[in-house]
Amino acid sequence: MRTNGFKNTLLKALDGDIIERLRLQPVKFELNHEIENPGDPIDNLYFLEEGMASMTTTFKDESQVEVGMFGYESVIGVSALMGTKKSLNRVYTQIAGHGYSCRVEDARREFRLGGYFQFLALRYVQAQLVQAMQSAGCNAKHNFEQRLARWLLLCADRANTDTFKISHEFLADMLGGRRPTISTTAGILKRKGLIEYARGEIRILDIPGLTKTSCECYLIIKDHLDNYAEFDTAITA
Amino acid sequence: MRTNGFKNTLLKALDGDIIERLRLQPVKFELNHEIENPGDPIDNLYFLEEGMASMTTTFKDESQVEVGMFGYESVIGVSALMGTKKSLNRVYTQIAGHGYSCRVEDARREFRLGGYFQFLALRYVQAQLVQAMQSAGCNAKHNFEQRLARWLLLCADRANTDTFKISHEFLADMLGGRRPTISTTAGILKRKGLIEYARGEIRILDIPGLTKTSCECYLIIKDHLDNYAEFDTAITA
DNA sequence: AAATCTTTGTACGGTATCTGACATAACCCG
DNA sequence: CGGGTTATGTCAGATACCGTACAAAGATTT
Repeated sequence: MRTNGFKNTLLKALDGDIIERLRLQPVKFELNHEIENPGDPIDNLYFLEEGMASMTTTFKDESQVEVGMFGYESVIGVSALMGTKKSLNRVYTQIAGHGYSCRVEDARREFRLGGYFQFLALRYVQAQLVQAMQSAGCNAKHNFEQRLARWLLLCADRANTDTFKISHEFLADMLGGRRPTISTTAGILKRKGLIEYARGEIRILDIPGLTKTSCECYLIIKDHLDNYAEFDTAITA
Repeated sequence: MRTNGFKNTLLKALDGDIIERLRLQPVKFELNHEIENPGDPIDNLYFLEEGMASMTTTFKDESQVEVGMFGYESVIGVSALMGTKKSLNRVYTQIAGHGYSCRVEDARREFRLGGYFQFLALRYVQAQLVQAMQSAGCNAKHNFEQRLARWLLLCADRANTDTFKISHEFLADMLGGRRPTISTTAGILKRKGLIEYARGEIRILDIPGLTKTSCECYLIIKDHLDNYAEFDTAITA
């Protein structure tokens, strides 16, 4: 296993010459930093190394719901490689962190070469598609306890930590529910000893327990986000 | 506007030499024909010309929910171009029709050329992603009346008809609800004069009315599925 | 230390949807 | 024509979640 020091799933898998051509710039992501906003031109791709960002869709009544989560496995703005010029959804930092930016022209040039970068970028888009589809089904069929457990686990995985700062208010937005509903649901998970929290600081205590409480959607999404860069799940050239 | 006789959005936009290289075969799709099944290798792509197919995700309790809809704009199996070898979800015909099949090797070869076929295929994947994300949000926030209206409109658009055969039982599966709930909700739309139906035969009577009853998600998804092949929304090379 | 803001707990009536059951009517088949 | 199947209508009790409101406690500012 070759290693080049990157934590980002995609960057980690790339050779030095490709990395060089991408002309990456280190970036810090503050809490609540808006990475993309609907209508804005996409000028940069971002490869997260640490932290977590959410993509949300905003409805006419101002309410929003999460439709995608980004962590160390992510490439934010890949849709620019799919022929999209302008951002369609809001993307913003939920857990501060850092990563790398890449000019979209550099990424497009590398993508057009049709090599390993293209291969991985497409695999990642596919993983994002699975995430969105599974979420669509999940949101239609599973209750808040299952979905909250799923969200907390995915978040912990993406951010690679068992403790993070998210208020019930934010969680309600992510899951498309009301704050009091989240408070009661989180209270249930707390009483079961699966998590603990206070004033926005959440700690996951029992991952296997939470996984059992959550629906199958967690493992399906996790599997795709964790393994999209693996050879055995892919067409080996 | 050049025209080559195809009704499929993607095929319609391709030049004769590309069409030739894809070595298309005409295919008929019977009602309830299983086009893909989870775990099956993807051997062919399918370009629908008429009819409608649904992609569903099946949960552990055997229930299923629709996560994608395919009509004359569709390429079924594009994920094979994204590096996926095996089908992840069930895809089956809801409205009988016909189209063209294409061996996956031929499609991959053409895709690797990096020309207009690749461009359109990627644009279509992006449209599918938008559909899945918007559905995820919609399923979390909107009620059955809105979502049923959305589904009926999208279905009518995909299949290019205002009359089609779908039972309440099937609709319940698509939307992730129960059959009696659909019956009451459909009854409301009927009493409002927006649709009429009997024993699985549904007819849409008032598209603007249904659109108003539905949520904004309908037009967002429709817009992307209708226009992914347009130049102005894309990066023009 | 007081005032203010943020976060969480909780309660309560209202609504949407579930669950399961039963009835009816249309259609299909022999 | 009669019996079985499929599609729909409907109902009633249970549950999940909404919508709103208010209180309490920790954090932050003055």
